[in-house]
Amino acid sequence: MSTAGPRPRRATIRDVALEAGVSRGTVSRVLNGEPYVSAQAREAIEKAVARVGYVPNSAARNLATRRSQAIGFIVHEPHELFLEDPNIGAILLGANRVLSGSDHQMVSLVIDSERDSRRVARYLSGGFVDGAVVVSARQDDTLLTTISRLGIPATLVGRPPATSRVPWVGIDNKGAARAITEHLISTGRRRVGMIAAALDRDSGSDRLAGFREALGPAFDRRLVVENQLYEYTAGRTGMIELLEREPEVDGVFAASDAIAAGVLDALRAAGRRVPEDVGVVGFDDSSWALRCQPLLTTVHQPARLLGEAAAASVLAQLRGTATDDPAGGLLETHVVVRESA
Amino acid sequence: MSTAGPRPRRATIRDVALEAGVSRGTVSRVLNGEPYVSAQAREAIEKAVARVGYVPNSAARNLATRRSQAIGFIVHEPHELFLEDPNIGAILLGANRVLSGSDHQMVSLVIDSERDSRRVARYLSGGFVDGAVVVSARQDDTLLTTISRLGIPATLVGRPPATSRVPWVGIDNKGAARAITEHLISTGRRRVGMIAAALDRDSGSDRLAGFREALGPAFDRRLVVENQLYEYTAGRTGMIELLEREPEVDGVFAASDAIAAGVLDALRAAGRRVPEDVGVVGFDDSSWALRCQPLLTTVHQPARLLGEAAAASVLAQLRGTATDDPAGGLLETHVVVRESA
DNA sequence: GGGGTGTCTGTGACCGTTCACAGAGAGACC
DNA sequence: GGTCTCTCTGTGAACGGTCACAGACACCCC
Repeated sequence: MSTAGPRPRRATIRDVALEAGVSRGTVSRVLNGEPYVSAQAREAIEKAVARVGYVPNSAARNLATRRSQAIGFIVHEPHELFLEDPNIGAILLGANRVLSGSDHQMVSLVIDSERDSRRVARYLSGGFVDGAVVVSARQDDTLLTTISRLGIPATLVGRPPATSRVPWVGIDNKGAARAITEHLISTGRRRVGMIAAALDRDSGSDRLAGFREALGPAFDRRLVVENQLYEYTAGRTGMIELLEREPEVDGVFAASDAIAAGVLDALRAAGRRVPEDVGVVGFDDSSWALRCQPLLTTVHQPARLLGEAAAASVLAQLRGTATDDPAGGLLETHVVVRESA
Repeated sequence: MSTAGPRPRRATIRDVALEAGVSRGTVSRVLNGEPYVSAQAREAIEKAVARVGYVPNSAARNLATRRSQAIGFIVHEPHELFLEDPNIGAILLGANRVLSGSDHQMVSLVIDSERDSRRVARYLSGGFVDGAVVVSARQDDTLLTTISRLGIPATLVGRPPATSRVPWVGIDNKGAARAITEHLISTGRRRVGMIAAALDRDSGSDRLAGFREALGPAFDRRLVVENQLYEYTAGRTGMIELLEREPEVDGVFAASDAIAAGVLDALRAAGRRVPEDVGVVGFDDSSWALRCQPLLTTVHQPARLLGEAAAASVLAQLRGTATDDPAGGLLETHVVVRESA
């Protein structure tokens, strides 16, 4: 039985005041870095804080200020993908970095079912978070309407539906997809296909649009295999399907690196050499790209920066210093040429 | 400027009491499921809660009860690995499941530097968490002494140093390593090596010990390549090193699936066929195992269950219902035979 | 000297819960 | 009918901060 005895009572702001010979109010002012405190009082309080080992009680502060000092990090993906997709992880780390730097706690909320969706909505309306970063919202997401109804400061990662006025950060998926496809074509490929995914989201549909634009009249709908998710197995089965539809295919644009990894394995199993027989390009430049054999040519997406930008945007909204430009955060991408095309 | 106007005041316990025609105390009792409330009052209150849309204010509750309703999930690994290692992710999901089921918020704390270590220690002593799940603590971790000094209920994932009295859950790494090595030998391998890792942790050193035990007198220290971390690149470079030391090697035990994936790629690059020329086995049965070509023979480790068991153990300590058996949670593993050996 | 302005400090009320205590009523038992 | 127990309810005082307000003091200017 290690029921940890009666924990020692922690020092409060009153103890500090007593120790420093001032009032609670003055201590509070020092703690919050407010002006109008004499240097003498400030010094005495700082010493007292150290002496009594004072640590602020966040519950009390949150109660008094009616804030939670927490920001929700909402991911609308299956739990499994949350782990498998290094992109989401990188966005999370970036956001966490900015938030912990400004004394906010990040709370991750994964939506994987209708039930989760309600749970998160309740969480948001319960005032447990002061704001939210939303990753990979669907085009028709009810979450977005919930958020704007509650008036919770939020920033999306990825472009929201045109009707929405929620701020967002993102990349130019269409332009980047066009660029990488053009690179693929420039290596002399004639029959180019695509393993697409997540067409219900801006990233998925924009990447397909960019692919289509790059090919122009040569575009052939038959050579596009569609999938639900950006995942390895989708790449594997998708490539098998594509080879069946068009055995002559000599170039493939995979909508993500994870998909590309699956494509490479399927091609190897089918006895095709990469890049000699078939050129393959991906999207993300995540850790998958360097795990592949051959190393993957792909689009570099600054996932960590996206997370940082999104978090910074939420904080700016909280402080009321947000600019009015919702797309202020369109970050740069570039093609990274390695071995696979 | 979307500074979100004055948010509507949320309903409090007083509003519910007024609406139901009872006192605050009675409402509080119903909310906390206490006995000694008449069926009539209970019903009236439940209806009132729904009518006014009441959601409890956790800050106020935490202040009054002097609890935080939060459990720390402490990972002592580099940020990068936190993402790359599907095992940690699975443990996290398991823990999160149990915790959110009992109304606790999970707070992830990643320790990646000395500075982080201090930050986490401050966080723990600040009363921000009621308990902690600690993953992959090092044998000499100062965190463990901090925790036992503060008397915070905690449970480790993985066996702690013998001197520690902290409860833990884990698997029999040594026995499992011996079993998978024996399987490898049973496929007729003569020169068997190991790519080891994380020898400063129980999991790493126990897996090496099990390997050694299985080989008996045939054990050859030269055929063990040591690494810092359980990661893909360690497998790749480690295998290259092993082939240099012993070109005749025909069996490899990789200390994790991620390492095994690196081993497979290095072998492919060296022109060796798996399993014909070399048999390869891993450890974890994580998502890596199914991504490999050929599919990996490995030890199934119930990572998700470990997370659940650890979280449950912390909750039991909080409720004071913990059993006194610190190793009550030794979970089962088994060998999964696929294609690589 | 009177009035204004700017700096600094203390006090009481409040944030929304829980908890201990007191007390009301009902029934059981002698 | 008195006492005892059991069930149920209301009340006031915390919990540990923040915030608005009032007031003290110093200084400057007319």
